[in-house]
Amino acid sequence: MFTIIKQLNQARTGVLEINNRKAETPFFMPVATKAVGRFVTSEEYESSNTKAIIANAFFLSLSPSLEMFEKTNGIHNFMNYNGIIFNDCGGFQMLRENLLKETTANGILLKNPMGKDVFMRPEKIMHISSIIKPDVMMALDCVLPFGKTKEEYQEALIKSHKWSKECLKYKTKDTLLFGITQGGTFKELRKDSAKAINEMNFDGHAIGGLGIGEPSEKMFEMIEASVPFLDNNKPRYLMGVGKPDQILECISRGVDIFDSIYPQKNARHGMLFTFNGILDLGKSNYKFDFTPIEKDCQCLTCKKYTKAYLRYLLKKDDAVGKRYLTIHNIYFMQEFMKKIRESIKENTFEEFKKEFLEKFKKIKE
RNA sequence: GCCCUGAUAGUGUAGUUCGGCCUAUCAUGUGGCCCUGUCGAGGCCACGACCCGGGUUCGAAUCCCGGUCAGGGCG
Repeated sequence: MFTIIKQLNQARTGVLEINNRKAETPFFMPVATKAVGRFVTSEEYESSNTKAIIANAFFLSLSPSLEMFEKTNGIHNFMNYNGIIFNDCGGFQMLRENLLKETTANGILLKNPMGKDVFMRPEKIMHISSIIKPDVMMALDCVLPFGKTKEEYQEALIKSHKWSKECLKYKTKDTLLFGITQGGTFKELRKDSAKAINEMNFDGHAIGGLGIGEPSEKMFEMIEASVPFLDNNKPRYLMGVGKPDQILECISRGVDIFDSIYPQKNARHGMLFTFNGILDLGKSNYKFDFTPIEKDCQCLTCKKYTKAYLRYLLKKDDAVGKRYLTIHNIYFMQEFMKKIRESIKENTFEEFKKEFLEKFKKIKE
């Protein structure tokens, strides 16, 4: 299931294998909340070397119904994507003020933008999971925004741990179940949570509730407070983090898996990632720049289109432009992760990290 | 030559009827900041204009006169 191939200090590279699907770690998962990436197809995910994506149980359960997953025997066939599919539990939607109605001891009441409110509780999300049949299901957690008091995080932890334990009761054979640690921005709570979740014997461990507005340094501290208590032989997943510089820092602190909408959302808004820095395609000096976003990039976008054309599409606010820009950033992320894995294998991770961080700032010209 | 119509940021415009709520609207543009387990094809900030001259008035983008320019009509 999870095999570590090589470890350099805390950074490691390995393989996550489930249901005959494989992904080398560390890997980055683009998001496909509703069984589709915004503006990109399953095929484009596959052709950009994306070996894993993450969907969302809450949104998938809404409308029209779960029947389509029953009829196709699961999400892979339904969306015709054959990589690993994670399924998020809906806990993160607690952060959306317009979705959260209330939290009780037993679960979360979420507003359904299209109908009746939905009460997300462990048994329910596990039932949804048994129909969607992802490769990895995330246990239900209780997420609070950044900036709450220690007491509030503590209280949320009790719920998180209770719900996590309950999810384990409904675990199915073909789906791995990952538990999510919480604890806000308090080291002691992070440690308590990591210990508690680790003891429950999940297939993998996630660190949640980060990347929601706290300073990067705080995030790193929280990871350092959690990782020592999470079984070294199980995959560690930092939920929601997608800034390349943060990913590097977190890998060197022992994280294996990431997901985020960040590269996709930024792409749509004209911020393109390259190995020389972040390029802001909205700037007027690209108006007549008939070269690709990144010279040696092998993505569909860079092979076929120029900055001038893509900028034009961006300014037109055209969906086709958003699609091509998204494809580039996804491809970049996969290349980035590949280089990281290679550098760990070749003992050059620290050098790669240093060199990358020096270059990875906004391109000014 | 005469008559009519119009002139507001780089661009396109709102406001002009009936002067004051205009330190002038909106969009776009340009520049900056932001986006982290996606309800949302996004958010915030800055820059930037009343064609020129005179008059009436407490007060003019707005009314009057002259000029310039543009479009249309008549010779």
